Order: sequence, then structure tokens, then C-alpha cells
Amino acid sequence: MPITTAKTSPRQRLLDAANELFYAEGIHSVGIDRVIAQAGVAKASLYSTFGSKEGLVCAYLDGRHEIMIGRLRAAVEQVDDPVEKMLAVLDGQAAHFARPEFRGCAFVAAAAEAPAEGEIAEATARYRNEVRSLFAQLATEAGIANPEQLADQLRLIYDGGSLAANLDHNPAIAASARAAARILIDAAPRVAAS
Amino acid sequence: MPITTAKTSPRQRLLDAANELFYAEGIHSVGIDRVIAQAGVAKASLYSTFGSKEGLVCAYLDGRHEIMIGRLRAAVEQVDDPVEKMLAVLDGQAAHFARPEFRGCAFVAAAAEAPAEGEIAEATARYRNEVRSLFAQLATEAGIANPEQLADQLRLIYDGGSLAANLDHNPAIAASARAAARILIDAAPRVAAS
DNA sequence: CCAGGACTAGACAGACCTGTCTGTTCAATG
DNA sequence: CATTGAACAGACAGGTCTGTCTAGTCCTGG
Repeated sequence: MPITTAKTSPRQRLLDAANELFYAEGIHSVGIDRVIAQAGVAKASLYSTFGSKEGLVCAYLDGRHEIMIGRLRAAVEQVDDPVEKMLAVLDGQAAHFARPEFRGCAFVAAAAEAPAEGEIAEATARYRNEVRSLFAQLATEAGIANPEQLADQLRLIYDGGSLAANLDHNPAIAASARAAARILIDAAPRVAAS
Repeated sequence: MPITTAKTSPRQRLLDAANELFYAEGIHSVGIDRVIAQAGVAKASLYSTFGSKEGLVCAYLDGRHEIMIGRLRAAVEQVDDPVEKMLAVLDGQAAHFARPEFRGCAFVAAAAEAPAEGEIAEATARYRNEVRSLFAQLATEAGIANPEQLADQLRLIYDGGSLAANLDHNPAIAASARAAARILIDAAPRVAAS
């Protein structure tokens, strides 16, 4: 059994190529042929591994899901104060804006290109729910009386920030987003103090 | 000279068909043939009128631009208080969410499908700038000390709301958006009172 | 050594796309 | 009436796409 494959596996090379090409240029604009060329893999390998282009797209989205949520959680864990943890989510996002390859939210882009119902829409919904749950959990830990509502509002800012950073080529929007989030958090009622 | 054409002009029928099909299903998913079939127009008419598919897409976006901005301005003019005017923009947007044909922001969808630079991206940028300018103008009239920053923040909410209403199938997000906007407006410093 | 599975290379089918081009119809105008 | 221009209908070219299939290669376990 191969403990280390010399090169990375075809599966991984396909995912890497998909991540790079689909994210940079869009799913519709990038054909299968370009993905396999970039991955250095035969077309049959793609279809035996992922079944279809949509299967590859879903795997690409699932990969980004794990990476993005991981980054957000890592940013959260770097601070202790519960309020700062909520803001740290936005800081993790802001670091994402600053990357040169940033091209907006992969899930928003994928959902815009895919039919309204289907596996891609479901992958998008999973990601969006997880971001919202993260905000809600942190709001609960911070003693917010209505954590679900604050989570909705913080995710408005999260989503709007991603859109503006991309479409307006303005990563500095993160500062306004953070300031707005702090105002909303400060204004949110707390549970009755003990 | 025809004062009234019996049917609407081919140009208008094409725009109507484009508006319906591109918005409902996406630009890439709808081919020229379906547009002309729905419009009841010959292909040559499309190409002599708009030059290319991209030309038709731009005209479709420009049409939505005028309609959307018009709706927002109409909502603004229904109230007098400067603070309420800012909130009225979101109310105009919320009415848009409630329409059965609502499928998210046409400009966000178009930008996601189009290359990052080009006429479609420019049409998107024009729309986004106009929304932002509207918020900034109203903030100025309301005596906000830093209207540009508040406009950025309100547009975060505007954009995030559109995304959530569409991707989460949750038009009720408008209530959270309005509440958040009010908090941000109330918290924004005013110019020194006379 | 050999058998079997994984992978590669690339042709191919069938569908769809945009954009062009050729004719035809029809109404308005000179 | 004759002409002209707009619009129609639809074939066509040239390209791209997904997904399938054939055939060959390589590596590993037995």
C-alpha cells in the first residue's frame, strides 16, 4: 500500500485544478478539458472519481467549505473575549479579502451559475448555515438575549462585505464592516445579568 | 411614421424576453434561440438591434437599473423624515423580495457569470454606485457627520439582505436588515447642531 | 512471471452555442 | 404601381461542451 504517492493522487490534483480554475474564472467558463489539462490527468479519471462535472464542482465547494470555516474558527480562537470572537470572524474574512486570488465568495458565484435547486445549491446552503451557526453560537456565549437575530444581522454584514470587496475591488470595506458589527453587537440586549 | 406600433417593437419584445429569461434562469443558461422564440422575433433583428448577446445583456441590465433605482427613489419619496428615508430604501428592497419572480440581485448574478472586466461588470458597477450614492445623499440630508461611511454600511446590509433573501429563500430577513440599519443610523454621529 | 487494477491518451458522439447569411413577406412611401 | 427598408423564417458554419469509449501503459501483489 502506497504510504506516499510520488505525485499527489489524481483526485487531489483534480481538486486543486478545480479550485484554482473554477474559483478564478467561474464554473461555466471552465470546461472539463481545461481542468484535466491543468491537473495532468486523463478524462476517464475525472469521470471515474467524481462521476460528472457537477460532482467535481460539489467536491470543490466542499473543500472550500472546510477551508473557509476552518479559517474563521482559527481566527475566533485567537481571542478570548466573547464579543471580540464575533468580530474575529470578520477579521478572518478580511484576511481572505486581502489574498491576491480573492474573487468573491465561491458559493455565491456557484449558486448564481447553477440552477436554484440541486446539489450545488445544497452545498451553498450548508456553508451559509454554518457561518450563521457560528455567529449564533458566539452570540449565545456572549450572553446576547436574541442570538439568532444578531447572527442574522452579522451575516448580512459578512455577506455584504464579501460582495463589496469583490465587485467594488475594495477590500478596505472590511473596516466599515467591523465598525458596523461592533455597533450592532453593542446595541444588542443581553440576557438578564446574574 | 407609426405613432403606435400594433405590437410593441421588436426591440422592446426582446428586452422583455431577456428580462424574463435571463433573470429567471441566468445568462449562460439561456441561449439566443430561446430569447428570440419568446420574443417572437427573428434572430437578425436581435443582431441588428443589439449587435451581440452581450449587447442585449447590457441593455437588459440597464433596464433593470432604471426600474430598481426608480422603485427605491419612489419608496424614499413616500416619507419625509430624513432617517425614515434611509430606511425606506430598504423597504423598497423588501417589496422587491416579496415579488414571486424574485431571484436575487440581477447584477450580482450577471457579474458572477461574466468576466471580471467588461461591459457587464461596468453595468454592475454603475448600479452599485448609484445605490451607494443614494444612501450617501440621504445620509447627508439627515445630517450624518460621515455620510460616506454610513452609506457603505447601509449598502452592506442592502447587499447582504438581497443575498440572504434569495439564497436562503428568506424574504423575512428584511426585518432584521431594517432593525440593523436603524441601529447603525442612530449610532452614527451627526454634524454639530446649530 | 503474471494478472489485474489504475491511470493515460485521445477519438468520438451528440448536443448546444453564437453569429452570419439567404431568401421571403409586408407595409409604407414616393 | 414600384421601391425600399424592416422584419421574419430558418439553414448554416464553426466552435465548444459533456460524457463515453477504445486502446495502451505502468505498477503492484501474489
